[in-house]
Amino acid sequence: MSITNLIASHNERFTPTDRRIAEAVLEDPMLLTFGTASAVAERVSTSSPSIVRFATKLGFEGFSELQQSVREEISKQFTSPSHRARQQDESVAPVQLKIEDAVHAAFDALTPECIKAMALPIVVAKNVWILSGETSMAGAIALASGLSMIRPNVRLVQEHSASRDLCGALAEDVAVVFDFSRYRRNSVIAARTLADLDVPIVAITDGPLSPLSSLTEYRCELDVPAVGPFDSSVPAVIAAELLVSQVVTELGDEALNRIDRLEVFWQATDTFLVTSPPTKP
Amino acid sequence: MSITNLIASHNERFTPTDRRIAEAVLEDPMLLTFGTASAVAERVSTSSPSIVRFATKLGFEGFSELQQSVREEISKQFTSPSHRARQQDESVAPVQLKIEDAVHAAFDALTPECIKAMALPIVVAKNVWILSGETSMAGAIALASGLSMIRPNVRLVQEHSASRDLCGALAEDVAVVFDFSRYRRNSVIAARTLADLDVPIVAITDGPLSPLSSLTEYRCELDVPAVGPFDSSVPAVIAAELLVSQVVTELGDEALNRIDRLEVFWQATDTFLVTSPPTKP
DNA sequence: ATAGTATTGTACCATCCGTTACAAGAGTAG
DNA sequence: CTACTCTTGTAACGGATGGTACAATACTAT
Repeated sequence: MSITNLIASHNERFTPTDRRIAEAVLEDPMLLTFGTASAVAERVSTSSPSIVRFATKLGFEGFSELQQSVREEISKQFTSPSHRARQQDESVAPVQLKIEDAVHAAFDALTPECIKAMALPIVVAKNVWILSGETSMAGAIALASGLSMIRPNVRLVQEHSASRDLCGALAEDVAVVFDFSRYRRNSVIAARTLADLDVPIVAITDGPLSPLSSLTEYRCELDVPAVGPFDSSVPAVIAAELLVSQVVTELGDEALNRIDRLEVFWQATDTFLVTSPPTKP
Repeated sequence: MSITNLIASHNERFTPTDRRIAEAVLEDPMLLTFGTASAVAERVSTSSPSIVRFATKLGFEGFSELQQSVREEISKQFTSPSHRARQQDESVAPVQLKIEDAVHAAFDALTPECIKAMALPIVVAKNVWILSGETSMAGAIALASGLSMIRPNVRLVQEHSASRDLCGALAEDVAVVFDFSRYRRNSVIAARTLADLDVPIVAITDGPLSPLSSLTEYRCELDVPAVGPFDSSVPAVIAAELLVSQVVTELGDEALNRIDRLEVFWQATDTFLVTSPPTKP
């Protein structure tokens, strides 16, 4: 059993110090492999006995035995051919390259100006309506989730209730539409209808040929790579997150206050499990 | 200069014992890396001072310094580039770099073995229940969307109806849980309850310290970068998409048939706007 | 408020390590 | 054979390490 799994299986019996030790050890495995117990202790600002106790809690006789276990683990990885294979084997990763390329391309397309332009109508809108096709649903969710934390009146429009929801949309609002390549009829028609009603449209889509592109100048054009038989929604998610980030910047205190109030609710309703202490020094 | 080269360049000034030491050290590098001077001495049937002299002859101050040199050599090979980048780049890196780093790190973590291991219970499961926290919702959506196209009985569990949905979960099913850093109480407790009911758990989370990690060995550990005030869901989405891709591979024709039937429905209901020519060869 | 528990740090000890000083031995030239 | 050098092992030392006992502290529940 690897040291990582071992830590995972014991992490519920950890004291706060144990947790700090675990974090440090996982972050820098060499510390445990080569260092002394005192060195680990100093790294996490605690005493060596705590390190020893940590080791015993993991089922070892003491620190030495834990260290030996880690060393054996490393030894095996080092003598086995799989490590060397992983080291220099860039061939079995076409998907990785495609996605990383797409991510890079997305940032090329999402220039600060582009993001600012798209953020503008969202900042001033009374209501934000978010529409999405299938492959870009993850992006829509990311946007809806992020935006609704920093401003009111953000609605993710579900397909089955689109008309009911959207019939209230006005020119002071904004509609953010995600859709790619095989454009979903519903999304596009809804967007077109909204545009006809003078509702500003922000389009996250895939090129000038998209039916969404003709509806608005607030848009970005992304390439979507294929992962297996389906299209990746990673670029859409990135666009959504950058957009949220920009809107936060422009809303300023208004957004921050809302986050604060949200935090109060989270605390009051005990939404989160453990508020682990921030690891920043 | 590597230790091998160092030995080669000094091999003319070696005494017979030095030569034996050199042979042993080259044959089993771990001996020098982890062992003590006495251990090396015993291995070559000599005394520890000879080991020290060997080290000094190589230009080091003593055995300790030689060993440290070897350890540093190993450390460099072992620390992944993304990890190293993170190590020395704790400043306010631009969002692009942070996300690109995170994407790279995600692929480091999501090894083929890891993906295969996580896909396995999903392939054989009767029902797939997908749970998620807030920041990882986009990943959950991506998974739910992708999986439901290639196999039946995939349900995204909404928070307000979690208990109602999950009370039907059985040991033949699988629960895929997304959650990160500030773990949502609901998700974690639901996952724990399912685990107690012997429902296999697949966890997409952020490290061995996650409360989800102790529930299952089918899991991956991702780093989530911050974008503005919130955490990015890009790594979670990548994990979801790779997972879908792997399940497609393992289901084989079963998945492809379902995609075909889905396509028939799409055609019949005129779901898409322009039937652009399919890009599949 | 208080008793009890859990957690963490301090002080100390036995051990082992690397190093060094020194002596014993091997080989060699005269 | 002798004197010299080179090589190697033994013995001892200073230092640092991991481990343990114990006390102080924080926290919890009654």
